[in-house]
Amino acid sequence: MSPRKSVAETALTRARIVDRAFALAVADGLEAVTIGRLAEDLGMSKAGVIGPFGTKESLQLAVVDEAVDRFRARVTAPLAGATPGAGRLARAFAEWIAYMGSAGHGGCFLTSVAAEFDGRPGPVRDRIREALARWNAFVAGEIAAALAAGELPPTTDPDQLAFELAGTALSADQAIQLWHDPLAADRAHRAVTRLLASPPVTPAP
Amino acid sequence: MSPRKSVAETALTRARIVDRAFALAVADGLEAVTIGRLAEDLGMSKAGVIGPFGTKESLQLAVVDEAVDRFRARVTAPLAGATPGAGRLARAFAEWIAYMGSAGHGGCFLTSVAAEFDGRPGPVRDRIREALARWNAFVAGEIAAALAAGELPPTTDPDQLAFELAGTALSADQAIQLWHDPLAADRAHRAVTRLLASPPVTPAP
DNA sequence: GCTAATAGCGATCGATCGTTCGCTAATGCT
DNA sequence: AGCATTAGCGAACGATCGATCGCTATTAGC
Repeated sequence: MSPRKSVAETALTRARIVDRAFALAVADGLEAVTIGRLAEDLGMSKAGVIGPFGTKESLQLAVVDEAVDRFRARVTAPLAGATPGAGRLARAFAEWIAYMGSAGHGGCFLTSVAAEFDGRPGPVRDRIREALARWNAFVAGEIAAALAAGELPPTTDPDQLAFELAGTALSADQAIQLWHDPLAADRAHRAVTRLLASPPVTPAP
Repeated sequence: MSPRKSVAETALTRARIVDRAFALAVADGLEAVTIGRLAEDLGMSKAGVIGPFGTKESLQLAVVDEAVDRFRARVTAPLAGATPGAGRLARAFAEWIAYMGSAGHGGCFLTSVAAEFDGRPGPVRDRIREALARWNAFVAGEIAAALAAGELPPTTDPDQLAFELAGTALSADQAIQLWHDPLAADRAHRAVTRLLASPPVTPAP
């Protein structure tokens, strides 16, 4: 139908495939994304789908990278200019929670796929772990900045605060994906606000 | 090899299959449990594996039921005699968190399989939703009892408290499954204690 | 306008999926 | 002891999985 479209067009085809694969993965999980199903959905042959990637695992990695890019574009990037600390951390979680509820996304894709692959060693799981580790490092950095700026009491336990903030997001994710709870975002927002206003303290030694 | 073992023996074979399927599902997810793999692991033929169930979906339902039974035996049943309220609720979460960390269980199987099936309509998803709904109802009941007994301040927002308690468990689950964090159980315990000691209040109208 | 390069198709591969058959062989009942 | 019952085997089924071929048809470069 459309052979030899120049290098730019090649990249466009790749993007088209990744985009569709991402949508399918959001709905049914990354492992449920099949070459044949993608080919049918895109009106292509299976060879045309797998061609630009060579391997299904490589396609899966591309989908994970796409998810990371979208997360960053929506959550992290808009806050690049703000000063680190409690304010930026609260805004980051607000963006994340809003992103979970946006159309087509039943919850956070990276969270779901992390649960899906945590028992299957390989490059895909490693890539997901790296992405989540970067997010955790960001949160830890913001907490440290907030402590240094005196926005959090000096008795704050940073790791415990990060643990409970993560739980808030995970609870919102489950409420959205499993129960379609329209109040989930509001509840998560209140929990984050409360956690930053009176964070957990280090236990007495 | 061992035909005609009486009805009791038939049930035993069924239990053997479910037990193995449960172990495989805990490790790799429910969808990764395959008839051929089960047959190989158990030293049986594929027909012998699927025979007692008739259908793979029926086998999946049996695995979900098994998970529910184990959860109940480990978490809910031991507290049947205790009086409802904050104390029993705290103990229930303590049991749950301990169960997550027990050998062979990377986290809570029902939580994982809920995330795995939340986008796939069908009897399996329905069964999981029912189980989680029962747990949520239990938590709500305990919170109501605690409120009635004056163990929680009257300003407590019950749904918000349940939301944040759930988040605590989910965070522990992720910390255990994805990061193998040995401190996860301790962090979750501290979070639960703190939530019950100073629960979120209903927002000013 | 001719030629070299290549994106994507159509066909096919072996493996594995869930499921369905007889059939065998061991058992419970009379 | 003989018979009816049945748990489980071995083999096969159609479908689909990911992957690998030539081959075609279009385009870029000269």
